Amino acid sequence: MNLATGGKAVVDATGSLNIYTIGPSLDEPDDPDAWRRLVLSDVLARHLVKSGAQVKVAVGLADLDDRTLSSARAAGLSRADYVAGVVQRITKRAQSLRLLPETIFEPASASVPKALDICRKLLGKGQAYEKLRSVYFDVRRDKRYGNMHLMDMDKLSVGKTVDLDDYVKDNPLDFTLLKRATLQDLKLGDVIETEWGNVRPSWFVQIAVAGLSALGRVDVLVAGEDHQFPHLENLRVVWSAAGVEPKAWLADRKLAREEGVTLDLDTLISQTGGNADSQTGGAGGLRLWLLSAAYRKPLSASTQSLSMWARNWHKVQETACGLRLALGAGGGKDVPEDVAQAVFDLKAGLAAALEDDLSLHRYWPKLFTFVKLVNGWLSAGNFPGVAASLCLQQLEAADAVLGILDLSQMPVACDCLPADVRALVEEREAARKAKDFAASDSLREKLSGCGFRVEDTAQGPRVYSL
RNA sequence: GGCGGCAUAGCCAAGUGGUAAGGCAGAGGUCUGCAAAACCUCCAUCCUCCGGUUCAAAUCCGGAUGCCGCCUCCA
Repeated sequence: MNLATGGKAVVDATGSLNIYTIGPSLDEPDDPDAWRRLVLSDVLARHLVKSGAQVKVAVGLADLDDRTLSSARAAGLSRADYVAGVVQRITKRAQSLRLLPETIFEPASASVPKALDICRKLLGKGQAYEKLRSVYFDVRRDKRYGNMHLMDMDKLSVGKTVDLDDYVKDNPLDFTLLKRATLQDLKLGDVIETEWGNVRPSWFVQIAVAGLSALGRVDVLVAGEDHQFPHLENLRVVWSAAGVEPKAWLADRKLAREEGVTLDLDTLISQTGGNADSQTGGAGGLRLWLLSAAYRKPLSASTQSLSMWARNWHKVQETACGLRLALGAGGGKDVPEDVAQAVFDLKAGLAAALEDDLSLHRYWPKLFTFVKLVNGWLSAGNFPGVAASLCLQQLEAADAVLGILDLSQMPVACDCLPADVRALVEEREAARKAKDFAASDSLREKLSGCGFRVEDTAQGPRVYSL
């Protein structure tokens, strides 16, 4: 795993590990860049869980910042109401993107006293100062500030684009811990009364403190490209005041946006969403796409790229469906050697990719090779049930980490169908055999009315519930 | 202006010294009532450009060009 400080960090997966991710800004809860890193950290968490670690995952939400406040005001809601709505939306999204259900979404507003404690501590140590009713951190009082290899502090071009006279900081690099509230904040009650006046905690303090509240200790921080400087340094400083020192910092890149492509998540879901009948299939496709490229490289959001991954998702899903239906097949007790080899390669490929800096992009070719082999065997017929079972098992084991398959969209085995539906399917097969295609098509319609979709394959009809 | 990153086919993309993975799109074929798939074959003598190091470079070094992020509030 890569450390933002330069090299690789080896994370010990035998103990307990807390993973903390910077969540989307509450004025833009659907930000695909944020969801890319949430899905990445989810894969990391699932992988560590599988390796035997005790993992806690939390996502920090800054709900006291200017962006949230102005969004709430634009929506005509109180801050609390607005935040409650957005957090609910984020939780729902997390569910649809299959983040681990135990993922904690922690709003900063729940930890205001803790924020104030940390500020008092920093002031007490002389690392922070108050000026005109705001509290700032003095970066010159932290020897390590700027050591994260993110930025050469001596070469920063400070004040290049901003008039320094606008600030009351002692040093333009100093960052805000507590910001004095505006008159409007005061009117709307969006302030915290303190010994320094009416303030709001800065984004850094909010994110830092939400992490502490949710996890107690942060071991791995997952941030975005644009958080690298100064945000990571600032978080480090605040956490360090609370005695917390993350072991690894990782930052993913942003999307490479193409003009004219809508990056609204719901649109993306429908674009990566498999067939039109599928109501929920798109989330898996979206998740696959979000994981498709190396996290330290930009993710292409072009239409072509999106449809490519939609097809890829479909392919994997279809193979899982095919395997599921082949489970019942006979064909001996032994798994053919080439099948065992393919299963082994798939397993080894995933392990290698995950161990080496979560490089899932190197796993996909292995997965596609596997899918192609399996499809070949399936369409050749007489694929032994034990072999199908082994393949499906491995595919599902991989999916425990990847979370891309849609198990609710699996075909239903004939003997599991309701009797009336089963009768319709059989009737349709008979019609097809008799080449009565008008009857066959109308039965397809009828089945769709009952909530089932039929696909014909060489091995017989495949029935999906809608 | 400074710092950092990236540049591989129509598109996405792997590949850090030994002669270009994989996918999408495209072409041809098999299968096919429809629909949806699947399978087989083909598709970069070359990795932005110019120099250099080396027996050997997409890979290392120098330079050029282009794109992206940060250097400032929000945070």
